[in-house]
Amino acid sequence: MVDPVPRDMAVLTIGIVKQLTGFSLRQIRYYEDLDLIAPYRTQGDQRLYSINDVARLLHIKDLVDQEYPMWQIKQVLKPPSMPEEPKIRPTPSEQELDDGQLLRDIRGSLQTRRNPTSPSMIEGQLSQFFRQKRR
DNA sequence: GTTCTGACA
DNA sequence: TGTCAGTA
Repeated sequence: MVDPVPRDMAVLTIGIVKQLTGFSLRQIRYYEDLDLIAPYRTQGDQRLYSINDVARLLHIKDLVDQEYPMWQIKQVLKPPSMPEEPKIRPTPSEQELDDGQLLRDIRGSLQTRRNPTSPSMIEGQLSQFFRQKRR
């Protein structure tokens, strides 16, 4: 990391996040209810997610895919942003991700999932996002 | 067209 | 969790 990349800058709509994570809109909102994520809200009450949120969702995705019960997932990703030391460690990847890993993670989830929509579109947006941040 | 909330199955 | 409704 060269400069302080504002990965916490909310710029992604729920639609993008949906494609990025593979979660349904229903699930994304549900996890918000569980306080697993706290997207920014625009005047029109529209949710805007940050790269951090996506990383968080991706983390949840891992756990969900591994069929971890919600109560356990909630314990791992308790507060929307405070990295509190979890009592249990379901996955070995609880540490923070650097930009490189994050991007790989996101791309990986896209390639693995093969979204019927257009992954290239999202990747383009992501690339652009990171490009702007680094400049 | 996209997203939001609430609600029902 | 999916989906439908009525909005913004």
